[in-house]
Amino acid sequence: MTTTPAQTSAPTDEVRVRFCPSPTGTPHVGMVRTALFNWAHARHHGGKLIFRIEDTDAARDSEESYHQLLDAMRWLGIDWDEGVEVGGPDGPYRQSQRADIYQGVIAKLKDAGHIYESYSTAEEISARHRAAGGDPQLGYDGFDRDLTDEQKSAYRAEGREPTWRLRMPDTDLTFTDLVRGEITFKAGTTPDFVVVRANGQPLYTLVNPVDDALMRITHVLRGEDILSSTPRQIALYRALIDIGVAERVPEFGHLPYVMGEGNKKLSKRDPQADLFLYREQGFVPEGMVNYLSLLGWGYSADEDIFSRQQLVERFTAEDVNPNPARVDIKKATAINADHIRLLPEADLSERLIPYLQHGGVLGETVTPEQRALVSAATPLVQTRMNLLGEAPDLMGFLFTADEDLVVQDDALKKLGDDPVAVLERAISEVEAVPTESFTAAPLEGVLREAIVEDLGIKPRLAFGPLRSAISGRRISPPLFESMELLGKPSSLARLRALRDRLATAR
RNA sequence: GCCCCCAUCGUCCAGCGGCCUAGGACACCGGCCUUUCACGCCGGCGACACGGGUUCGAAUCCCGUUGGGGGUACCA
Repeated sequence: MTTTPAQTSAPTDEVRVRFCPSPTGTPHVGMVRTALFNWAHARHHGGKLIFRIEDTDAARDSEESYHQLLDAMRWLGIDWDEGVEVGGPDGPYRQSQRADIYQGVIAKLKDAGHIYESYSTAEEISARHRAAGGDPQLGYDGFDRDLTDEQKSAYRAEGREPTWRLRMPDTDLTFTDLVRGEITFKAGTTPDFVVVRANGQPLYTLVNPVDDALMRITHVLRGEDILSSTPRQIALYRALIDIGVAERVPEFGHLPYVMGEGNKKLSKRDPQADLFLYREQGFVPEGMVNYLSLLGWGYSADEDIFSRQQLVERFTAEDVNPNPARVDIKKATAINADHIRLLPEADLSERLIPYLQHGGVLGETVTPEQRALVSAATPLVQTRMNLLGEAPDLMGFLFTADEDLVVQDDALKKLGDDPVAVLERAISEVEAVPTESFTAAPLEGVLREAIVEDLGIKPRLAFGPLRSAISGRRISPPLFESMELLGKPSSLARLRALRDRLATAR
């Protein structure tokens, strides 16, 4: 067959990678890591990322899952050049819409004799192995490879419809894996496999390489779980090259597993696998991208906090480590915390708002005053949180009406010998501070002098009762800054409230 | 069973024949700073699975053992 080079034909040295998930369930971190590495590889080499959806399994695929996939990619900033939503020269990009394309390829494969009809049932195959004294579990034995027309007619007369199998070459199959080096599968260890069901529908085994070929994919970076199906794909590629559908066999790179605790692969049910759970808890995409990159790859010998841009600058598939990686929530959280600290204040305070709303600290509509308070409080909490979801707990007291402030039991303990006296003194000092200079530094100066110097109480005990009164907590953002944000009337009201409560209890 | 992959601190990553008395990060344990908590800083604990080769020299190369994992579908 003669192929007319398409106008859109890409330069032969262009790197073209793809991400091709099945839309089943919620996005899984292992899958997202695969998307990320493909993206980083494409961007590093100035190539293209193609985003295709493998929805050939109507029973398991869902539209909801498809939208979650888009959401996940966008959240993490993994953009694609061709594919669903954006289109491209090789569409459509959902396999459910490509049936005609596959039928055309199947016809050519049949004509060229690369695939043949097979009537053997699983039972018949194992029966033959048993009869030959072999393990009945053994795979397909090539029984139908050279069926005569008479034999085929006889099967059809029984009402049997054939599957179609690819004729595997009787040679070793070797390829150089981008992450693992040279890998050889011995001749005869991969049986002829089914590419078309008896009902005429193509299987993943056919459709995946066909689309990669048609989309001119140059590098296939995918999970280690399909490493063993690579020889089948290479054999199919050769057949596709022969019939003019493929230009070449792409390079393969098999990324290590992402594991949970112990030696279990992260299962879909595992909460650690659910990308959106990380987002709900307050992971920022920068932190997530950073952490995910560390699952099988390293930025440098002594740094592991980096930006998306830095990832792109350094990432190559060849540097990916072949051994499985385990998800470590603590490390992920620590990395996220670093990225939160790296955020400009204004950016962070904007990101905090949805979490404050979710935590009930802010309502559905946020007033300009509330927004201003969030901004002002942001520097107080930036080094104190690991996850954005901690914001309501950390900042809630600033948004609570004085009369609604709950002083936690914990905050009532270890307040020193005479917290009431401390509070009394603090109240009179604070009353004397003019409203216009009600800011952290003067407040600290005045209170320190009165309580620490004058009353001779150690700072630790001197400010404990005030902290409890102001924040309701034993642990809180810095005291004087908090008082400044609350303002004079509110600060005084809270100090008085705790004084009264403790005095009554005495 | 057969085929394939993997093997450095508890975990992740660095190391790709001499720079290694093995480096960084998280976690953990001390300490400093300090109005609490964090941040930051200083220090500590802690690994080349085992056995053979090759080499002047091996965490690095080869073989084997052991231990993990995956595949062996008319799923993807």
